[in-house]
Amino acid sequence: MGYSKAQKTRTHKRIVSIASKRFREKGLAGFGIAELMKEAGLTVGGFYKHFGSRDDLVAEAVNSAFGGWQRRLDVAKSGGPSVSLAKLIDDYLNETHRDNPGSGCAFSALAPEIARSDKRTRSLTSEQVRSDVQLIATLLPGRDKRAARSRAILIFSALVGAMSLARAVSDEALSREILKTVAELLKNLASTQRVVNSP
Amino acid sequence: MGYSKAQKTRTHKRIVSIASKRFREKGLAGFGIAELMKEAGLTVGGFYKHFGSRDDLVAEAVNSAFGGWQRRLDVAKSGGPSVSLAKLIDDYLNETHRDNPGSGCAFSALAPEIARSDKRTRSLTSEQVRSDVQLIATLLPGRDKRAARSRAILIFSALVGAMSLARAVSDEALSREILKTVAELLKNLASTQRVVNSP
DNA sequence: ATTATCTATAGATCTATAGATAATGC
DNA sequence: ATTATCTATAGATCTATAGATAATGC
Repeated sequence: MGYSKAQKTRTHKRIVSIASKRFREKGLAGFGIAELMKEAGLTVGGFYKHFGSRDDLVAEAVNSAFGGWQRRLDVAKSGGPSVSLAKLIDDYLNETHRDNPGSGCAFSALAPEIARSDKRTRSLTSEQVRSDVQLIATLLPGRDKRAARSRAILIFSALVGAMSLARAVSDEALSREILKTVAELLKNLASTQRVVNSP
Repeated sequence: MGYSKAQKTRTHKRIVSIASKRFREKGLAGFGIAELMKEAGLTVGGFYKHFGSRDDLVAEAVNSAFGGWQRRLDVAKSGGPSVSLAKLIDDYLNETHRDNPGSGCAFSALAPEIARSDKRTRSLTSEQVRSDVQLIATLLPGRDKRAARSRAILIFSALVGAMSLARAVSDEALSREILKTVAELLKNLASTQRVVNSP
């Protein structure tokens, strides 16, 4: 095993990458440092040369999870507006994403635990929410930017809530119904100029 | 201290009530049995005469949390349809609820952790989701029951997602924006016959 | 006789640190 | 000289159980 700076950087990234995945799968309290380091092929003692504390790892790993999902959004975006928002919704609200939280969206996997985390983690979360809302807003039709932002916030909330619920229920049919229903209604919402008819 | 059956029932309920609140505040792994029993004025040894395991407590306490919120929904419902759905939305998406998860909705406080819990907890969750969707559907206008159910699922998802996100971000203005925006759009959605204009 | 509760503790964690080792990098 | 990693461990948890005590309830 090597000890160069380049090697340390690689090791650091490997630890964060594994933690990022496992946190989404098992929760922020789902495993210990020894277990994590073992999966990275290391031992527990080396951990604190990479991170000041476990909370430091949480902040970095959650942020890394945001980044991974962000890249997927950016890919979806490259298809052009309107069409790609429908694609983004389908890319989010499906059974593959539901059954693989480790490679999925960190909000639907961790939002309530992030809410109980330290300031740094929640600051990074604020930035990511802003960025995701912004991205969805640009994919919405219509010239009214404020209205687009509002709708983007609704769509983002519904995506996160639907995935959280679809994972929490044990009834497979109900879980699928949640995913399909919300995907369909959001796609309608995304493709129209106004949110609702006035009464 | 007494040892009668009536006393044991009271003690049992007290433990569940405290756990139900603290789980929503601190997460399902947020405290130990010793700490819980101490808050109930008891010691750790007595716990296992009430529950077979910690997971048994989780199932019972999460279900109790559902019950508490259900009662609040039923109260909101007593105002009559349409008006009361707007009231329900405002009752959910506000800063008091955001800042007091211990007495609030168990889904927005715990959904991802419930997803990682045992079968029993998730079965109870399925029932509760069904019941909440049903309740929201009855408050929606229109004769088409299937359309009402679909919209109810969207509204429920958006409520849970918006609260989860509003709690996760550290930026107070962004948090408020999420709550207000989603509340407003959902109330529009709830008061109209059709979800969207056709293009 | 049964049992709700208590004290005490076994055994398994978990975070963090100390000190040794072996490599890098000046 | 510095440091990335290792082994080992301190000290604080945590779940669950054993056995004693004191009350209920037949």
